Amino acid sequence: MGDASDNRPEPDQHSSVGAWAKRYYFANRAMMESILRPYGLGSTQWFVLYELVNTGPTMQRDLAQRLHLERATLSGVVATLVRKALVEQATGDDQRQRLLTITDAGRVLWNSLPDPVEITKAIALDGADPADIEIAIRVLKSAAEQVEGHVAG
Amino acid sequence: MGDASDNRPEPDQHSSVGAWAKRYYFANRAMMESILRPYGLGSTQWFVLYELVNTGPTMQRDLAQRLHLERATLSGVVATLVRKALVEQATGDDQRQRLLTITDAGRVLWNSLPDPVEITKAIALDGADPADIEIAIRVLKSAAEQVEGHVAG
DNA sequence: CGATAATTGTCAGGTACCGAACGAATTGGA
DNA sequence: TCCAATTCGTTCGGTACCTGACAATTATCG
Repeated sequence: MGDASDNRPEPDQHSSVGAWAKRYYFANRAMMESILRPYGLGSTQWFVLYELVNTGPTMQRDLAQRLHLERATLSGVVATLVRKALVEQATGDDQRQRLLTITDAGRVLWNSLPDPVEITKAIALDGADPADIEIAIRVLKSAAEQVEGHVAG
Repeated sequence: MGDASDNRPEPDQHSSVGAWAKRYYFANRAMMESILRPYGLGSTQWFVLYELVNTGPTMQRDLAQRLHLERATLSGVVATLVRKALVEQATGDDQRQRLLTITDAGRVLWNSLPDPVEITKAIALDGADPADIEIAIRVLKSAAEQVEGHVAG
């Protein structure tokens, strides 16, 4: 098994908010993907279906904004979903834009799916003080926004 | 430009610790990479050099553990660094293992590099209450470990 | 109206991560 | 001693993210 005696003093970045945010993000994603693997879905693919189910047909550019993805990134995810026949990508009045709609097959699959976000969250935050969670969210939100502002600014 | 009136109630996952951890992680990485791009380095490549500079020659398997990367992932990163002649990958007594050492060229490059972690951290945590940061780290650490524990079972 | 600017999606190329499977080397046990 | 189990690195296939460049379309303004 694992050696539990990992108390060597690690360098600075290994004990920072950034390092733990990264580690939590990957742990989270790994668990979500292990839950979704039997259904042949990736985590971001799941988020796209979630939006289409709960918001209805959506313009691709709006979806990118909602999910905080670049156009190029979403383009690939959507292509995968279309190839699997779970999502339909239609052209509307404005011939540049694409309207995304979940297909019947997509809805059937969706209804058979567990909610990987809820499952993972329940495990992750089990025993955590709600007030601490609030503080953690505040710190992360402010940190993310300050860094994002610097790149765009 | 952007409409600043984005206060529509977003679904649960968009206001969770997980969502903000993800967003902070990517903002962080984007900034680190924009700092390192002029030097032709990626963020994980930088972490490898950091370890080799501050810890000295290291077995590849130990480095993987320290950086929390899978063997397969590190293998690719190391191959890139070797191709750039920044790192040397040598075989030792145990012919299965590889000893990694930074090259002279690697050290020269390293000495010309800014520290992207410090720069980004300074921006991210500017104005944050140190006590809140401690709490955020505690929450993230516990969340990451609980999720990791569940995958490993 | 027509040239120019902005928007939208896609592609190409790059980074970073994973799991599964493989081969070579080493270790351990019968 | 010798074979099975383990370790270590790599390769392969897949996901998710980015930037930069491009074509097509639509909007804007002289």
